[in-house]
Amino acid sequence: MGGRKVPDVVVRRLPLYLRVLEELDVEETPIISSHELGEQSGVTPGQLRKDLSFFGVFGKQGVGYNTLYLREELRRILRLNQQVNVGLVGVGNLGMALIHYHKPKEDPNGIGLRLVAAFDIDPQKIGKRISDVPIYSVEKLPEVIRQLNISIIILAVPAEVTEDIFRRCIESGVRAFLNFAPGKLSAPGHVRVHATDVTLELESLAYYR
Amino acid sequence: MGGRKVPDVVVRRLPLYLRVLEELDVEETPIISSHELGEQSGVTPGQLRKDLSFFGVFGKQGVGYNTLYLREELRRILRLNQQVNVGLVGVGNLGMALIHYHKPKEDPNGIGLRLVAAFDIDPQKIGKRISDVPIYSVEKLPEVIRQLNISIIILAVPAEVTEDIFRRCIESGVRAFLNFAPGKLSAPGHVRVHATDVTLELESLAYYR
DNA sequence: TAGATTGTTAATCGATTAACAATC
DNA sequence: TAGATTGTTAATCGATTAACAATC
Repeated sequence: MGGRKVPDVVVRRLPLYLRVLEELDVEETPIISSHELGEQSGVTPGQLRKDLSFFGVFGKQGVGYNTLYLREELRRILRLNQQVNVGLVGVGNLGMALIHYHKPKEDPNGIGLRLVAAFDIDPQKIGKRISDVPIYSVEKLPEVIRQLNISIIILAVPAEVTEDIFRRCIESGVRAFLNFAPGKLSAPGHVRVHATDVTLELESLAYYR
Repeated sequence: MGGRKVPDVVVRRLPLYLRVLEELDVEETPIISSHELGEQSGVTPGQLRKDLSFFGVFGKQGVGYNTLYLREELRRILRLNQQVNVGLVGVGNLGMALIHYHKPKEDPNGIGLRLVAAFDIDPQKIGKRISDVPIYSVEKLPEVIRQLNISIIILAVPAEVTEDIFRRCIESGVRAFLNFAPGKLSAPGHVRVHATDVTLELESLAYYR
C-alpha cells in the first residue's frame, strides 16, 4: 500500500468522497456502505471500493465503513490532516471572489486548506487585508512563500504575466498550482498544475448546446 | 462521419486545437502538419489525426492541413461559426471577473461566444451595464433567455441557490451550463454541465504538493 | 448460522499509441 | 519519381465494471 503509483483519476475522486463524508451527520450515519457513499458521490460501489483499495483497507466485510474513520483516513491520504497553506497571486475580481469564497475552515483544529496570503502589484491594495487575508507585494513572493510555508499557489493574474509569476513561485519551491489563466504552463516534471480555462469550457459546451 | 458518437475527451480537445490555430499567423503558416499542431497543442500527432478523423477528412497526404480551412472547420464542428449567446447568473466578484475577462471577440463578424446578459437579485445592479453587458433581474431569466436566444448559462451564484436557478434555466430551454458552485447538479440526460470546483481542485493538489 | 458487504481478481470497455498503406 | 504526411487499422495500455471468495 502506498507503493504503487495511484492513477490521477483516482486521486481526483478522493476529495469528492471526503466532501460527502464531511456533510454526513456522524451520529445519524456512523457506518456507511460503499453502495450509499458511492451513490452520494456519483460513482458505482465497485469503483469506490477499487479507489480506496489503492491506499489500504478501510472497511469491515459485512458491515461497511466507519464514517469518522474513513473521513480521517481520506484527510491523511490527501495530506489535509495538517494545515496546508495556500497563496493567491492576483487580487482582481477573480482573486477577490476566491478570497471571499474561502471559508477559513469551520474545522476546530485549524486543519486543512488555509488561504494565508494574497499578492498583487497595486500599491493601493498592498498592506491591506481582505477577509483577514493580508495582501503583499508580488516582489515579496519568495520571502513570504518561505516564511508562511506556502505549498500551493493559485494563479489569478492576467495571462501575460502568468508564466513569469509561475516561474518565480517554482524557484521559491512551490510544486502545486491552480491556474485560472488561459493557456498551458510548461512545468518541470515534479510540478503539478491544475487548470481552469473558462474559454475552453465554454467552447466545448457550444458543441453540446 | 458525424454519425458515430464522439467521445467527450475528443470534443474537449478541439477548442485547444482551435486556439493554437487562431494564434497562428496564416501568412506565415498557411499549412501546418499534425506534428506541429500536435506539438503546440500538447498532444501526439497521431492523437490529433485520430481526433479529427471522427469528424471527416481535413488534410492532404504528404502536405498537411490548410490552417485557415481547419480553423473554420473546427469552428463549424464546435458550432462556433455563428453567434453563441451566453448568459451569466450572479454578478458578485466572480461574475464581475467573468464579465471583464470576456473580450467581446475581436472577430470581425461577431461570430462565436458572446456574453449578452447578466442576472442578479441586487436592485443596485439591475439595469446597469458592466463592460457593455446589461444586468437584468433574476426574475426575468425565462423572458430574457428567450428574447436573446441564450443557449449557454454560466452559474456564478452562491451554492445555496444554484440548484434552483439551474432548474429555472432548464425550464426555459437552456441545455448547456458552466457551474462554478461546489457540488454536483442533478441534470436530465439532455442537459450538459461543465463544472469548476475550486475546493476539489485544491484538495487534490494537496496530495501532490 | 445466515445475511451482508468488503477487498480483489478477472472480464470488459474505451482511449491512446504504433504502424503503415494510401496518396498528394 | 521520391519524400512527406495523412487517414485508418491493429496493438497496446489503462480504467471501469462484474463477479465472487473472504469474512464480519
